Amino acid sequence: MSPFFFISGMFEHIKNRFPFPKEKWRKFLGSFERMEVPAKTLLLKEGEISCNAYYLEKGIVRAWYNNDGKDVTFQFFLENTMFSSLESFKKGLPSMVSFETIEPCILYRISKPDVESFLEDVYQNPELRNLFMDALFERVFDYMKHFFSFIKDTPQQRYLNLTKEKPEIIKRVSQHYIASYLGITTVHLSRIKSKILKERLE
Amino acid sequence: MSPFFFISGMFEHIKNRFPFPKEKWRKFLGSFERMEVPAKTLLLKEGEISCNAYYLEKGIVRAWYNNDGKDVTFQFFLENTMFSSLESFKKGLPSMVSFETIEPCILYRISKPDVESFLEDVYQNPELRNLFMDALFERVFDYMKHFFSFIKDTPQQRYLNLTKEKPEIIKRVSQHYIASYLGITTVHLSRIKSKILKERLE
DNA sequence: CTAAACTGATAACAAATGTTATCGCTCTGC
DNA sequence: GCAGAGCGATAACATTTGTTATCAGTTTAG
Repeated sequence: MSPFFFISGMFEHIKNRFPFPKEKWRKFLGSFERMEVPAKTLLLKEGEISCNAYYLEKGIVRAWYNNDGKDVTFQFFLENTMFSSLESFKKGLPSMVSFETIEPCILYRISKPDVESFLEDVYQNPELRNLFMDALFERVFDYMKHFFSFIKDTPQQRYLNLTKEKPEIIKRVSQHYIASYLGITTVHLSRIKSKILKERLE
Repeated sequence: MSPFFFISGMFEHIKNRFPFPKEKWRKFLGSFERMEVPAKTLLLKEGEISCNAYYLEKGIVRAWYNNDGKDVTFQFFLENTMFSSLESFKKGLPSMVSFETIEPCILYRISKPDVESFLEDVYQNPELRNLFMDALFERVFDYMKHFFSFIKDTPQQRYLNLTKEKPEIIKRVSQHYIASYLGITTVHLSRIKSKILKERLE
């Protein structure tokens, strides 16, 4: 989650809508490096310092951390989103989390200095700045909602929410990643699915 | 959680450190209205639109929402923090959550227009703007960490974390609020406490 | 001061979830 | 095509957590 993660999916939207000087857009877009990588590629390893943010054009990436030897997935990134290890990227600290491709991916990588110089320009433009701030707030709201769902919903409800809100993930991601994302075991997820099936047949 | 919630506790710090024009500080500080209220005062009710942010000088406030008739506390505010129903305050939407005092409180209330005009000035000053942005990111990191703890920790570990990180809350807040904050029942919290006691005696 | 409300502990039982193991099925590398 | 790995379903059993009820100590309203 780089600062750019906050404008996830708004990338083209912003580019088309705002009267940002063309040379600046060209310079910014030119600072991305295209990458094609296979599935299960580790983009950032826990403990490393994140020097890059990524834009995901094609494929799926997951963010995970190690919990007493157990691999806990806490976020998925689908097409047209930006991500990086936000805290590591922003503060230059070792990352607490790892990033790994789930499918073969097409990525665009941008370095921290290039992001920072672009952000300086963003701040100078009140319209862009407000858009960026709004996106940042949206990110906070998202975390709050996701967090609320963990407090108030049962694993079954969380699974149903996920099928509604991000059906792509259910289709394309294997069950053990989804189970750890939901905070349960694969066995329990399997039980939930069969329970839901039975209820629908009745 | 108003935008000012993000500079929680940094209020005096900012005021003393930054060369913000004195008239602007005076105008800003003058726009706060002092309030003294008893315990169990509802400051904002679910469904209302939040027009104010608060600075808490003395006492404890909790944020909670209604989940199928059950009162779920998800955040506590201690002395020297700012809070409001962030999403409602920022977007002018009905609040999903309520705010209530737990102890008798001394509060300072500020209206949305006053906050907004102050923020415009903040954005003009690069130092203040960066400070504000950093605080906003810190808020995101906080939510992430709190969220991680729900995925990876057992209720007992979450309770132990809370005793370490916010011992004031354990001391001053009654058990049913703490239990709902931890995502468990009061009975289970009681069991956890007696289990920890036994382990320490062995 | 007193009755009622509130709080926290505990017990007995019920429901949810985890652990371990087994069994097909599919995919992948060779 | 085949062997082995990976995946998802399921069963049996263990552990955790919730539900309901009771009780004693404390606080609060009148």
